[in-house]
Amino acid sequence: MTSRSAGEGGRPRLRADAARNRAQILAAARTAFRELGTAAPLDEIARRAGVNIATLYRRFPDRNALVQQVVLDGFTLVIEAAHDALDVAPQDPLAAIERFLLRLVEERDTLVLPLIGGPVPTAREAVELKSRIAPLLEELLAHARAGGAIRPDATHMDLITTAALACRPLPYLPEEQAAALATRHVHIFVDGLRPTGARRLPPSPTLEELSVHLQPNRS
Amino acid sequence: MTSRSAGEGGRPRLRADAARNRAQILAAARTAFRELGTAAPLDEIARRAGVNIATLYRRFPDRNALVQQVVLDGFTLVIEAAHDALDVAPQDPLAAIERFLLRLVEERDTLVLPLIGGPVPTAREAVELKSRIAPLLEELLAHARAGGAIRPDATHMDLITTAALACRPLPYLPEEQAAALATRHVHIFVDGLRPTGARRLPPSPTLEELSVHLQPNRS
Amino acid sequence: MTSRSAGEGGRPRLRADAARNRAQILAAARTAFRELGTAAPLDEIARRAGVNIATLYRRFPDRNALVQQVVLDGFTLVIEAAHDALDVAPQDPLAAIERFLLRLVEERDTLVLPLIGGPVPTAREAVELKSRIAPLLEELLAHARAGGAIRPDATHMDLITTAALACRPLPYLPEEQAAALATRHVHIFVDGLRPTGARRLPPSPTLEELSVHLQPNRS
Amino acid sequence: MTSRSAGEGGRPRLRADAARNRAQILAAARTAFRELGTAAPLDEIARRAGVNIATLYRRFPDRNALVQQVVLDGFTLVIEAAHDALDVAPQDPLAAIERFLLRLVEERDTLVLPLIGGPVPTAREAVELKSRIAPLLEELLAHARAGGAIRPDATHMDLITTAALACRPLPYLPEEQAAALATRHVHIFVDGLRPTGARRLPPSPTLEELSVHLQPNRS
DNA sequence: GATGAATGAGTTTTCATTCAT
DNA sequence: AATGAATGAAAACTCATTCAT
Repeated sequence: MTSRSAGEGGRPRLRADAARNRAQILAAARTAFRELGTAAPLDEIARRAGVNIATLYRRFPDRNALVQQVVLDGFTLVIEAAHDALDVAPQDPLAAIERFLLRLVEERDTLVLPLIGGPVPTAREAVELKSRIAPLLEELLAHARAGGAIRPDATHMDLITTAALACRPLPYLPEEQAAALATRHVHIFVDGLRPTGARRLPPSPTLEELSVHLQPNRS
Repeated sequence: MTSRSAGEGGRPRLRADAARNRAQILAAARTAFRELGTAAPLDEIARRAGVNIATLYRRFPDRNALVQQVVLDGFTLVIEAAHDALDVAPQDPLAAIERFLLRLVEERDTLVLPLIGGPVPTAREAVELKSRIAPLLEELLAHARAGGAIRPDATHMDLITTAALACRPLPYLPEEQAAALATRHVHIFVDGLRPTGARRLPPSPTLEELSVHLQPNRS
Repeated sequence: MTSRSAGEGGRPRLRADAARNRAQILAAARTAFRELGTAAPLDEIARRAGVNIATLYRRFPDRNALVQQVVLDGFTLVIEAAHDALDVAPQDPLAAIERFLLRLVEERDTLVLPLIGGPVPTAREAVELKSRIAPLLEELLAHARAGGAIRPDATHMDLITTAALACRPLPYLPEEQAAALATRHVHIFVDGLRPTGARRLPPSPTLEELSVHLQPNRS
Repeated sequence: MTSRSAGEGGRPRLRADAARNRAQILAAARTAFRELGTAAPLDEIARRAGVNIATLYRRFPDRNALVQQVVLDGFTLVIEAAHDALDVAPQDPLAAIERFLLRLVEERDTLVLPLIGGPVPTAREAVELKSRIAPLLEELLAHARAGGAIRPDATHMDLITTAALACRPLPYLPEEQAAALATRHVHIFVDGLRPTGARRLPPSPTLEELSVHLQPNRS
């Protein structure tokens, strides 16, 4: 998930052990964020990763750097899943949508932080990735609409919402059971996307229209 | 939500000012839990409630006592919503189910901690309330199944999962927008519950079968 | 121990229940001081006494008032024991000394705070009582010296030291066993007081010469 | 007192500065425990040691760890003193006993927590050390009994009791004066150990027979 | 006279962060 | 590049004290 190719990102290639440490830190961070939220103690993350806290700081200068990388890895996954779905969309567009959602549910431990309602991406790379998501999903929906496989009022936001909700960690439930429940939920939801007999939906904002708070809201 | 009648619970009735403080603490805790998770600083909760931290400790001897009361209030709400839905189930059982889910989305600020995947209820009272939920929801589904208004393979777990997911806080999103998205999501989901053309669902555990961890899982 | 006669002390006689509370508070304080030191939490003392903390404050305006009363009760006991010993001193002066020491060991739960090395008495009453102790003990020793029953270099300070040490609480030992060990210790010590074959003692200060610190020493 | 040799204890050798801090913390703890009891504020101990409170916590994860090390250092001292005394026991066994007791009185600031009646040793190392004490003292007494230098009914418990009592801190008395009084007390006690004219002692438990409470007793 | 309640000021404990090795 | 160590600052929790009932 965390591409570390030297040329592109501009960061120097890491020594092998350093790269391993970095990957372990990110894995530990994802687990910790899922269980304890993004405020999870950094030394706890270091401990789970089996590295010293100072090593974590060397790789990620502050908590936000770590959070942003997790966000970015999540976006990368979503885009990959969307591309995969698009590949099969021509054959069965509704199945493609379901495939997209279930792929995310399967890899929900990478999607710890929700697409919406999660930390706002600030890293240039993450912002760029995020902006690609809505068009991809609209493309996916276009296939389905064209074939009349889907109710016309469903939007990319509904897919994003569903991905965000179905992948939310349920910290006190074993991963396996949480995934099973989320899978059933997605099944029913996708059935609800079919056009037959569907009731009118209330209006939906687009991803861009969503106002996001830089701080968790204090409503 | 938090009924403090003297006779039943066994706790002595609180003085009026103390009862007010207690309610404010719980309200502040719900908000803080939604924004920051159940690890939210207790002194922040006290500050929001406008009481001294020691007052919070007098009412709730530790963080878990507070969490448990929030859990319990959530269960109480779910049961109320289920009863309300049952009242209208004879007329339109599918509408009753939607009414149940939307009522919870509306009062999502009381349902901060999810029915499943949230802190395990340990207080006797909470355990008892929780055990009443599944039967009520099955009763609700029975109405719908009897009228053929619903696919036969949907279970109370699907309603619980949906309630849990649709009410999860999306901390960086304004409440209003989060509620709008959740509402759309519930609409589509409920449409997916209709029997026509529904595909087979994978098997579902019951609420009782769910294994829960006393600690957030370390999968 | 705590005489509450109205006339003498100047304090108004207490209502019966108040007097009972006062006695319970003092008993609880002695136990708590023995186990936890004089810094024992006042609300813990109140709890053990079965009264509300505010009731404790009504009787004893601050911690020192409580400590001073315990000190005073200790002095009262020492004086009583000395008088008792003097009564039998003419017959067997060494036995009288031993009787004095063993009486204190027996009532060590009243002598929680040591004669020396304990909180400095500040209440007028306590200061006055304390000043009576050395003369009484010297009188006791005089009997013994006169009969040649005791080494001539032993002083009242040796008795006070022994009383102080032998009554020190040993918090992790059951009272009974602590008393048994202290009793043996006193036996041997008193045997050491006999004149035959005794070696020279290093010089001793008098009770008055002892410099005491108002704060526990920071040597 | 606190030997930190790497090989034996199993703990990795500390960096030089860390070892210095550790020693200062222990010294400060002993002083504080003597003056304020084992409930002395840990931040006060850190302040006296000249280190940050978090440094104290890094070395000693909780109060008990600190208490246990002080207990252990006390046992180490007692064993050293007993060995020293055994060295000279053949020449003058009674003098050797006195030397043992006076050595402890001299180093009473290391023996802050009493051998008996103090916190129960739980650390494996401390338990082991403690079990060596009684045999050493019996050996010491054996010399004296063999030479008829001592009453036959005195046991190792009497030495332990005396060491425990004579070293108890007398917080409101300057160290020097407390030591002077304790020294005299030991003198007389040792004279009481001589066989001539000694009266019968009441029975004594052994160190092993002593029942100890894991909590300070609530008699 | 007694108590439930509240609070300000500690004390304990944890955490983020930096530094020296 | 990695780690042991240290620390300031925050958060958890306790305690002494006062007030209103």
